[in-house]
Amino acid sequence: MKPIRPSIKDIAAHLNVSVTTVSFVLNGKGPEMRISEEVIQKILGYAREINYRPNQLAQSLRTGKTNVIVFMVEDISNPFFARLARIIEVIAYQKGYKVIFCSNENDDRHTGELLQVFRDQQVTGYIIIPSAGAKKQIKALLQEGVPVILFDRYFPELETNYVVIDNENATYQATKHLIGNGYRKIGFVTIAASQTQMVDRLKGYKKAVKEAKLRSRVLELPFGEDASEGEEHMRKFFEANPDLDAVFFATNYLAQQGLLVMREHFPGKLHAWGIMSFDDNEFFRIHTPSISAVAQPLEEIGSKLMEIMLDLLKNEKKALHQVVLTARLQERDSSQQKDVKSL
Amino acid sequence: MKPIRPSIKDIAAHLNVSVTTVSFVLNGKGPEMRISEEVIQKILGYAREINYRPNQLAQSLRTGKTNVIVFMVEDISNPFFARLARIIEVIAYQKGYKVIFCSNENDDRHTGELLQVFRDQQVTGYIIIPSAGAKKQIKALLQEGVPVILFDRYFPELETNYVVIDNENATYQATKHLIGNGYRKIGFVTIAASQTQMVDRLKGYKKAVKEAKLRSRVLELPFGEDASEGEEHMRKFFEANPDLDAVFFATNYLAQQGLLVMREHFPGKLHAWGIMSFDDNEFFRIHTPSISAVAQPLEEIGSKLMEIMLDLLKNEKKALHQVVLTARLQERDSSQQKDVKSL
DNA sequence: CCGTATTCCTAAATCGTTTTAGCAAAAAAG
DNA sequence: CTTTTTTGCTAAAACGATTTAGGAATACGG
Repeated sequence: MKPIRPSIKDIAAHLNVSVTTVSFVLNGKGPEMRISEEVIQKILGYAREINYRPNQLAQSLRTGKTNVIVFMVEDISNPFFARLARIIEVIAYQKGYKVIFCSNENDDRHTGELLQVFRDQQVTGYIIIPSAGAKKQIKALLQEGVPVILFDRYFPELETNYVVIDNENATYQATKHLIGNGYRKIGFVTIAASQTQMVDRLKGYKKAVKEAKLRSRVLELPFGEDASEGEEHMRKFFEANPDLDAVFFATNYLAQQGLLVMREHFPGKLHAWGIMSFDDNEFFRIHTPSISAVAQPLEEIGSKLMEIMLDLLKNEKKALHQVVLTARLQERDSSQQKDVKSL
Repeated sequence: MKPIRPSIKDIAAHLNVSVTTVSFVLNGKGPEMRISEEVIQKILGYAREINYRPNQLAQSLRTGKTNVIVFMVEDISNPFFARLARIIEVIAYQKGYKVIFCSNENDDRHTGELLQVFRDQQVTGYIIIPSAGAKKQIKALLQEGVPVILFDRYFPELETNYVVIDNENATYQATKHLIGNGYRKIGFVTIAASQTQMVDRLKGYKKAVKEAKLRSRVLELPFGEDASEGEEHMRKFFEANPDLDAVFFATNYLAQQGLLVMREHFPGKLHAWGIMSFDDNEFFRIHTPSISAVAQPLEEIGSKLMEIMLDLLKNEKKALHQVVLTARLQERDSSQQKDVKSL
């Protein structure tokens, strides 16, 4: 019925050589082990002929390496992560690695549980967006000597590899862009989190606002709220600050919620306000007005992550890679000249 | 340095029993194998004490079961698939399965390559959106006796498990909804594909249009076009059909492209036309006007898929599961009364 | 012609499980 | 008191690879 896959043993038997020899040859150690060219060719030829492919389970069991990379994000259905996942996937498969995606829901316990599972799996490498309190778990992982790369955010106190973007500068520039276009009362909607990326974004906003001698107006949503609660908070915030003329959302889902609130409760402001979001999104182009955004360089992040991962996997002695990429400001309708817009 | 994980052998040694006994007990076969209650408790107790967890590689090598489920879609970064992935992920992890996601780009060769890789991995089950010409590969997979579930579309000639939605009826109803609201010149934008879901959607539209004695106006984009080509085609189509008063996009990315085209080239029509999309999207709510859509029951699809998968995995003798779910029409601004809107 | 190198290859252990076949002791049956 | 059955457990093979340690045959040096 099901065609039994040939094993190294079958090759050995068929060619009257030992399993050892076959293994050496197939792993390219033929010359090193002084297997004669003749035998090498014989083995390679036959292996190709019967389309031999090693049983990776057996290999992994023996070597302890599974060639599985875990890609852990907050929520794989978030378009930002999903697109990144796609990029990672392509590179990984090319290089012969498999990727397991998973969502930690930005929850420490969940992160821990997942990591536990993967440790049992003897996963080869980890690319992780850590939840706020996952420092301990990450530390434990590091101590095992497995390749770990954090991204989007990191723990400054931990000596880890990471790939992040220059959040502070990006928000700073984007805020300046709003200011430069005539907006003066710029609100900043973020979530109360101590994670580097959020802290830095807030910093960038505050810096720009302060430099321009404007008042900072920040709404910090409690961490872990659901969408409707967030929307309610935003509604109140907008209501309590009727003089706002622009708003900066610190993440794409905040922008999503915010736009909905504006649409439903403040339809007039949708076109009057300057709007800026962190993380670009295909729909920001389509929206009317189209929404300006700080666009993270997804391709670059993805390929950098994999480049580092491959390096860590290849080299026994592991270098420390800490990469900060710069984001690009995607200007669209919503952040253009205030005067023009309010016409 | 790294704490060696305890194996079944360690347990055996420590308790002065054989590996066999330990294995039996840990697999719940203690009673069946007449291991005394005393020994059973001793083993279970000690296993818990040292937090023993089996090496899954070894287990898989021995049993041939990897507990890995492949979830193959066109493009994991498509929000529809990404959200589904999230749902599948949750259920699978709960049940002790791992999920590998991958994108076949709706390309047969790519599908084949991926399946090849996974076959080598001895993946336990497959949930697949098959590319158009993947019938052969799917057939091969079926013949191996591995659990396979298709979804979103299927091959009628193949005796497979599948979960799909009633595409024809959904489009039919949605088109009728547009007609009921006063639209008479309804365009249908789809891609030229022979895959069941697209064929059925077109059928539903045609049926509704015919019943209402309206003219059918269909734009079939060539398969495999990129976004900008598609947009160009749509622009021409809209231009060539200036009398259109509504448009139905057969997938979410077509709607996305179409909205962009309308926004850039026919801004007036954005509010005048009736607009309907297949596959709902968070942003359709936010868009102005908000976009009506046929919403696929994601939760239901996801849990149905996993329910079937778990059944296939559990029962040796496999039943055939062919499930057709119904989609829900999400009415929004863009499909409301024509008269009201054109005010 | 003996000892040492070199060449080419292999036996066997190992990774951590599962599972088949069976053994020794105790209990039951005769 | 023997035979059979049952109880309670285990030895060892297997899954399919990698890797260590070493062996036989030939070549070489003196």
